[in-house]
Amino acid sequence: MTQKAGKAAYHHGDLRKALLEAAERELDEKGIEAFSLRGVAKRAGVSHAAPAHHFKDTAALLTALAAVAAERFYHAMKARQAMARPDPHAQFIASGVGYIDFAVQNPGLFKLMFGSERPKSDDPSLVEHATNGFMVLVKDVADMTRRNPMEVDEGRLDVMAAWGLVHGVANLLVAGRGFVIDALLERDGDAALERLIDRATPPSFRRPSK
Amino acid sequence: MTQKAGKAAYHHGDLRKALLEAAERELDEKGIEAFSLRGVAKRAGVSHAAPAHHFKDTAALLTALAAVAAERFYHAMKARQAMARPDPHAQFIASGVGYIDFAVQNPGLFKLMFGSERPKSDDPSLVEHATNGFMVLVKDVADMTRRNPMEVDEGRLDVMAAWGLVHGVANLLVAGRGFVIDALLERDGDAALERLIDRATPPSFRRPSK
DNA sequence: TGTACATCAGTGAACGCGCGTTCACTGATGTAC
DNA sequence: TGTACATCAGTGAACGCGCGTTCACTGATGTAC
Repeated sequence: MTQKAGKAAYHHGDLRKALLEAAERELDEKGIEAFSLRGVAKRAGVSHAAPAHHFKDTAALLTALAAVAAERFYHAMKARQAMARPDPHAQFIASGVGYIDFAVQNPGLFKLMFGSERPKSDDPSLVEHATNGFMVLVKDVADMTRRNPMEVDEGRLDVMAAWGLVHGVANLLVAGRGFVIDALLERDGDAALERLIDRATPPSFRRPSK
Repeated sequence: MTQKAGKAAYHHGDLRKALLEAAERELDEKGIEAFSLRGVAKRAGVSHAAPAHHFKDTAALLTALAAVAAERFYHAMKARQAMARPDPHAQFIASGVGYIDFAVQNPGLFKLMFGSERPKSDDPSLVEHATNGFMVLVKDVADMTRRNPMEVDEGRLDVMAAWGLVHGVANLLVAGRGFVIDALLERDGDAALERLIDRATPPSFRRPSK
């Protein structure tokens, strides 16, 4: 565990963590379609057989990375909300901006979470963090509409509308289809995303049912 | 060109078309990540070297398929609109349902168009059909807001909101994240999507600026 | 209609490549005494 | 503190595989006369 600083150690110190970081870079730069375990090992500066000591196989590495991504994704949304006004609509906008911004800042992780079937989607850690993220949006809708949206048809439509909006914008930006608002983002940054979500908010989120 | 029916012909007849159809099946069943040209040839019932006579390489095949997909995608939206009431909001809902339904019915093609970097995105045919599809949404927003949305910031936000909504819902359904409304879709079919888009329509689409 | 011949659209073998994974190994580290 | 030894975490060679692509070939088709 104690690694001599400045000396190339035979043992790495924390190769597991280094492999996850290397895998993230690999995803961002080569994309899921061209992702390879040997490429990850190369980025981490170890032989291509080294990862086997930390991950059973490639799917296990990608699953662990997806779980880390889901956790960071959740915290990115919560961090935005912590800095925003506490009223329900501002909280919704904050988590939405966090959702989209996370995707733009971490395109590889975002595509891994939502666009790939390689991570094992039933991994307990992945499920836990993904559920946390989903519940942020559900709570946003619940607070805006003052009911549990998952209990009624209209509420479910509201959740899907909220999720679809932020997920769609995130996907379009990540996929290089953001030309419609690229200039606005360039000029105004996150404020443009806030205006976008504000403008796109449907009436049912503003006029809560009794 | 004239192929004897019932007899295994040495020449295929229209292998190019058959390869595109086989590639679509390959995409739907194996996904982009596992797509292979040899798999396509096998599905089409020809040797793995045969495609080279019709497509320069794998990217060329995928590009041609993406162009076909974009054209069908456009026509799916237009067909929905032709059956809907002519008022702007009904037209928007119709094209949105067409967008989402196309994705659900053709997940492989949808992912190819929006989630892959393998098709050459500057292919003239692909660009043409993709632009046609985009313009449907722009026209929807233009008709609802009674202005050219691409000329003002707010209009661009409106276009992104409209596109993001339908694109996000489509993506979530295709990615197997549709659990929020799966039961509704099962019960009501496309009508559930109509209600979703109707409910998610922001005020700016209903109260056109002067 | 018949024949010679060019062209087209397939076949199947072969190539080199990068991949994931396995394996025997070895250097580094941690621990018992 | 020193030593023996077990365990851990790397290395590098090797495996078999499926891939895209190339190549010489050949059967089928179309055309000129």
